[in-house]
Amino acid sequence: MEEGTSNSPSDCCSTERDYDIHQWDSREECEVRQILDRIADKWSLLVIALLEKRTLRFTELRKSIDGISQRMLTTTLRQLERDGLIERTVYPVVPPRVDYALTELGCTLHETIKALVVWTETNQAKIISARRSYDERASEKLW
Amino acid sequence: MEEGTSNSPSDCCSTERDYDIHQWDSREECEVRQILDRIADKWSLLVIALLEKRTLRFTELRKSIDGISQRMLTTTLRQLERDGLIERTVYPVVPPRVDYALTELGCTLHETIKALVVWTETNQAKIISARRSYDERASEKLW
DNA sequence: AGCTTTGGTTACAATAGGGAACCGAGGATT
DNA sequence: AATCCTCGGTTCCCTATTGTAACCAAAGCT
Repeated sequence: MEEGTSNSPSDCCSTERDYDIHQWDSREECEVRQILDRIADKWSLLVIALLEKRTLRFTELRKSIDGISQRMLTTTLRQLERDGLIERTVYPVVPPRVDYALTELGCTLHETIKALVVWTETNQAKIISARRSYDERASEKLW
Repeated sequence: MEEGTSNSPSDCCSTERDYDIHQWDSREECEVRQILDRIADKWSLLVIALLEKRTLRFTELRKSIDGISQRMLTTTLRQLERDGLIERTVYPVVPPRVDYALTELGCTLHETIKALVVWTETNQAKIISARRSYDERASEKLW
């Protein structure tokens, strides 16, 4: 028996468009969840953001995303290709040359990713100070 | 010696705002990368999206996000709290009651997250068909 | 007295990710 | 002509993150 689950809604947000929340219920059935999982991967985000500028080769991507391993870059690129977000072009030359470019679908996704990155850049100071004060409060309580 | 890295830029995208890409170079130094990593976590996204509707209790969140473990929900909520995106309110009653709500900062983030979710819902059919054709092509080549 | 409920924590198993070495094909170097 | 180099991977192995399950406290209900 639930004693009052209908609490005061957070009043700083306006619920403009009512996109389905209960859709995320089932892990296997919900395709939106699956696709979000892929997009919400840190490497995918970076790759898409980089490819918006121009077509890049494998090694160019690897240099631009410091910290990514060759294996993870390969995996990420394959997944993005499978999802139709990027296009892989192989030139049968030696040494091999492989170009990666955003597809049209990938470009539309990039628009929203860009918003995310811009948000992060805009609000990073707030987040950093929030972390600092949280850590301070935590260490006070510990005492 | 690079033989022509200045390729034809992907012409389906317009480079409106020139947000820095080389910032992502160094893993430790770049705070934007760190913050993006947190946001681009699948559980965080879902929690923020759910909390936009209204304040929720721990168990309500757990029920809404099918597949999340109690441990991961706790971890995710703590991280979001530390980043100043959600607010945790404990009522000293028995059984315990803990409410989670988006902060104002969290609400601004939600705007862009919503765009991402809407994009996913809009384009899921395209992605699913892209995956299907990719898998078909892959199995052909395997033969 | 014992079971239930909420919101966790802890210990342990599974899985995903990172590091480094290797590979293949041909062109350049010695 | 044997070796080295480049690019774009793949493979193996080990660590780090995630998931699973069990446990906990504290009061209420039966």
